[in-house]
Amino acid sequence: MFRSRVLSVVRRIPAGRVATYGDVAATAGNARASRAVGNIMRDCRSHDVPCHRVVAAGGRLGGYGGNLELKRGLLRAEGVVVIGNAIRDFKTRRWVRATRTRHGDV
DNA sequence: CTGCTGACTGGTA
DNA sequence: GTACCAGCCAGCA
Repeated sequence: MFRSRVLSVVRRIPAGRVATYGDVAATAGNARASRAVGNIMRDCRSHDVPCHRVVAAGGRLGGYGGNLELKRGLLRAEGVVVIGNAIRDFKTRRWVRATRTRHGDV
């Protein structure tokens, strides 16, 4: 199920790092399912999945069920510099699947 | 099966 | 920079 796969991907996002819905969708199997991913995230209230580490493209926070400030706080707490509704150095903060990166992703 | 929804994305104005 | 539009996808009624 796409949903389970998405949750797995999000779960693999290391703290202090963020991934876009598109990246998650791509890792899940469909790079175009970014929208569906967001839809799934909406239903993901489990703390097993750091949905707050999932952001929109361009480094924008995206949304968080209305508690966007909470998402911002969590990200900042993990070391992510958030400015307004965007992430500072997003390109360097962006996490991309570490399926085969046993070198340690920076 | 058809239609609607939405934490998306990229493009255009 | 912001605002609007069209495309694309999974989930649900």
